[in-house]
Amino acid sequence: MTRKYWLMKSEEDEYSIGDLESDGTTRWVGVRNYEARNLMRDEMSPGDRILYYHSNANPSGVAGIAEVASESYPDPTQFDPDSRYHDRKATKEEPRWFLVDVRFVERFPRVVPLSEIKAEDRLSEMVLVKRMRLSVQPVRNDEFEVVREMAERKG
DNA sequence: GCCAACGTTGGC
DNA sequence: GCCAACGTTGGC
Repeated sequence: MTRKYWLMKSEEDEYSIGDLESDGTTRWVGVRNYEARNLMRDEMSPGDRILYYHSNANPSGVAGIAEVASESYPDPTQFDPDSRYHDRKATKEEPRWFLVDVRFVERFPRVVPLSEIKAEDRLSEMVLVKRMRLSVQPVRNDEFEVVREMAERKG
């Protein structure tokens, strides 16, 4: 099996890596962007590794590692009228939004801030650096390893 | 809290 | 199918 690598963003005060550590596994609810959905629905497999990124944080950056813990399935919040993620155009017969379960793997000894990622030559092609506003994105194997190394070093 | 970037919606 | 208006993301 060839493991793939991803980066997933979560607002730190919404659902942090500490929350994931407590929960062990969580449903990645609420993604409402088609490109991000397609990656979860079509490309992710259990065991794939995830850089866990804190957005809207001080500083924003990669806080640890998680892994894909399920096949994709419809996001149940799209059917729930009381949910902030409700989508009135989604039906159970034709769901619009898919997700995967995500499992905690490790918390980095320090957050690798976005500023350092932007400054690192070997990460200049990262989707995180080149594109804004994509909360689920592919990461290359070598990029994953570089970020992990940076977490072990001092800033 | 501001606001630029940019994805989505919906009128035509 | 274009594109203006709108809403959201997310750094700062």
